[in-house]
Amino acid sequence: MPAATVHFSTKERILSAAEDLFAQFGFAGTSLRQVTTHAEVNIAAVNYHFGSKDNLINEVFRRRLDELSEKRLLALRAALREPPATLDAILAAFIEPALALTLDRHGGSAFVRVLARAYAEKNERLRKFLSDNYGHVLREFSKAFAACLPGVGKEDLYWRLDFTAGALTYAMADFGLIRRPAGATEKAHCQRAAAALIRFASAGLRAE
Amino acid sequence: MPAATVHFSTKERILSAAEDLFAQFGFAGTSLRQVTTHAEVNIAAVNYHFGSKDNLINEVFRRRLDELSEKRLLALRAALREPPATLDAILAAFIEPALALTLDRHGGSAFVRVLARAYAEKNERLRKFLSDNYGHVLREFSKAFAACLPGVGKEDLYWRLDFTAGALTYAMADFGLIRRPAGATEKAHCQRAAAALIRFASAGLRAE
DNA sequence: CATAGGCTTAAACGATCGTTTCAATCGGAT
DNA sequence: ATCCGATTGAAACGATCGTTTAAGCCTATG
Repeated sequence: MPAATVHFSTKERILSAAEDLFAQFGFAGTSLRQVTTHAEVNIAAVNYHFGSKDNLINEVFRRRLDELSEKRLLALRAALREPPATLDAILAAFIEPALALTLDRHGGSAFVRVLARAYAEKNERLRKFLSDNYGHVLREFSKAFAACLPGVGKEDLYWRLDFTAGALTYAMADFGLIRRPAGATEKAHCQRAAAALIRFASAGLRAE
Repeated sequence: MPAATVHFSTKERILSAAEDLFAQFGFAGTSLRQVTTHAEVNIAAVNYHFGSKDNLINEVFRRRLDELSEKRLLALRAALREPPATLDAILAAFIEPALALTLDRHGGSAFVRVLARAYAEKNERLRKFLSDNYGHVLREFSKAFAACLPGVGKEDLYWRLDFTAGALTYAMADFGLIRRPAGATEKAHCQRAAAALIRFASAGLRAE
């Protein structure tokens, strides 16, 4: 190994390879042998470090979501600290940390697509893991949105947050991959997409 | 077999079972043995009638999308025939035929979730099949939307249609399964969700 | 009744799956 | 230098995957 090469542990190499492949082929569509080949580690290393494929999937989420959730909550609380908290500021608190993830040069860009997959999955085990560990983030945002939109009924608000999440998830899973103008940097393109999404969702949430 | 039992062909039974299971477990996550067990047919029947698993996936889409696409285009052209064509009318032309599918008592409700899966998939084979066979529908709708939203720039319009598609896809995949009030019929619930979605997307598309 | 063709069946194919085993190897503390 | 726990390696486990085979069934036609 060249002296200048940064050392990545076997565990991290497996997580990164799994993240990339899950984004591309899905959880069931990715074999552990594909993962270990990509990571250049032995197949047995997966079960040694993670116990099982199911747990590897969990850890792929945990690695990113721990940081993402904290960033989102910090941004939300900062926005709420200096009233009046605008709808756009709350949306930005939710969207921009995710955006930052896609711009991180050390992976991360594949993870938003893994998140989109999780959305489509009906896998009960995975849903429970996500709900148990990160449900409180969505709950805190929901309360902030509700306070910001007093004119919207409770039922309508739930639906609109669902629509917003769908728009966000799908858009994040695709941008950076599609329709980036040849002249634009990835960073500029993503920031403009985030701005467009905030405008779209903000108007949709305030509808009527 | 009881005389009163309606006869469903082996082909149709396989398609329905595959649709249900694909919605639940995904394409890679569903085995042909699960499908044929559910359909109560022999495993070899899949390759006899469909040739391969890949082709079975295509046919699951074709069975529903042929009818869905035609209904959407008929509704769109009807809306355009009597100007001024409102944005809401165009959205309704796109959304309501899909809604009708989820209300069809002969299956169909699982298919919208299969569609959501296809959205998340990066499977090139599947994407090409869908683009080749049903891309013209989206193109015709895009033109109608553009004519309706002269104030929105081309780039913004593309993004907003993307957001709309995301909201629609994920919302459709979920409603009917989640948060339906105990007293409401499935039909009433879906119709209210569709109305909410049209209001949300309409406001988002017209933002600023 | 005999025949042909569409369809179904049980059984098996080789490939690949997630997981396990156990010996070899490594680095750090004694 | 020696030991020990942590990690890696090659190989194999039984199970299940998509697909194929070849024989049998059923029905319509002559």
